[in-house]
Amino acid sequence: MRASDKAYRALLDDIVDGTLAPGVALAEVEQSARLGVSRTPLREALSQLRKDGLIEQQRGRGLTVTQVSLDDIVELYELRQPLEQQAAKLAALRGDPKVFTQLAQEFRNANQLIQAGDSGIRAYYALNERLDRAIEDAIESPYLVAALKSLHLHLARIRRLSRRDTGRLKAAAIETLVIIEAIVDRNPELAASATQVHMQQSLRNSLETARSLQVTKRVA
Amino acid sequence: MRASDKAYRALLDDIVDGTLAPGVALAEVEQSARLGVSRTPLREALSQLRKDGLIEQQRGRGLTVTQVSLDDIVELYELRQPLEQQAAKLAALRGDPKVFTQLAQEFRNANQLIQAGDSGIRAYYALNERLDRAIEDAIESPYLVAALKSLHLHLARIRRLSRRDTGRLKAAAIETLVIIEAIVDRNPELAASATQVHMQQSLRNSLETARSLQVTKRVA
DNA sequence: GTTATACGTTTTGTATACAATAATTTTGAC
DNA sequence: GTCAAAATTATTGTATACAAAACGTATAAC
Repeated sequence: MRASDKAYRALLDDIVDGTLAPGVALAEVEQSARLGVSRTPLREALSQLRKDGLIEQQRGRGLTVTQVSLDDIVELYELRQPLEQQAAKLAALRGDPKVFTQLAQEFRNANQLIQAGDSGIRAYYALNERLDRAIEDAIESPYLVAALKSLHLHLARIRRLSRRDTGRLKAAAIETLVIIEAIVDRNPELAASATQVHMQQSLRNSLETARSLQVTKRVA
Repeated sequence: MRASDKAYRALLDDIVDGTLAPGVALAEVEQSARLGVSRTPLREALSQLRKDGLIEQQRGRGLTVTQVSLDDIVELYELRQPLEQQAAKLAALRGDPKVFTQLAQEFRNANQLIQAGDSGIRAYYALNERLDRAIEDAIESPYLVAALKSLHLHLARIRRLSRRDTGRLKAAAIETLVIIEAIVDRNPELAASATQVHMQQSLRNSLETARSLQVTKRVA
């Protein structure tokens, strides 16, 4: 594996999981020392992360991890809504029903996972990722898939801002199941509507829990 | 201006305008010599372009300019449709009617531009770009804007595959005018529908003219 | 003639040295 | 003490040298 890829992955993980918190400055020598690569591949990694929108040139402080505010949640969903709706539509048109029948079955058992403590929750998140992967495979639309991948990067990051309560997760599982069943039935319109519902509920929950966690609005 | 930015811009322009045709291999020493920068900033530019999806690692031939096929046109519109629809909706919700009233007026006079030969056509394209910019400003949604910018990069590239006939341009101007008027009237639903219409017509035209220009389907 | 392997060549990937720019501190004037 | 300007320091940007990998070719074995 190339050193630049290694650095990119490491930094990406650190940013997504909060090890490198929003606002933290990334000095080149410091990070290259920490990650055990020289400045050249590190810089390549940094320039990628800037394209991803995860770090930005902060006048006076060099590159810093971008902030995530309540406004970001709203703005991210303004992209997420149309993208996921389109993805669901195309998956309903083109997906292999067998694949999604299997996923539907797993989502019907999601409650057990959600109640099974931390490892169960992790398994539930992994299941969601498999669904995302299946949808991406199904739609066969590279431009849309690229946009979705970038979106999911940011979503993973804001997920840390929202309280994970089992009640919401169970409700989300049911909403997701409706989407999957629409895909199995090859019903694009229903898949789109179900996605719309899921988006709306997720956004509402994210905002509420983020607010309760004292996530601030953006500051000028 | 940084050498890496300069290289990025130059390569981007060359790829979008076809100077660097699809399939062309980009060797580092060759390009760094051509652009008058050293390999380090050139590599940074190349890695950005790879993220943009404009070049790709071709097994055996290094980095090459990505192909654009008929399939790409369809796939690009599968992303364009939802993005532009959402953008139109948000612009209708949040745009300054004064700005769009002015643009509407200019689009009403578009026929004169379209008939005025090459420089007129260029002016018409510039007008379209100002509209895109106005919409981006209006929506105030950075994630969506970023996705739109990336989209428009690829659109500019496939535009070269479609014959530019004045008949289609006039029709497109009228379709666009409907969208702008919906924004002025703060009517998001109408803006979305008008966008949908415009997308459908543009796609149809792109495919037809591309086919007539012998643009090939993707090959395995 | 075909395949495999080893050698040479080219090209990419990484480290480091150097240059330029930006930030900070120090010093001096008021 | 405060402000400004200069000098010092740190940090980023670029070039280049070196290492590693990939590619092509030639040669030998079958």
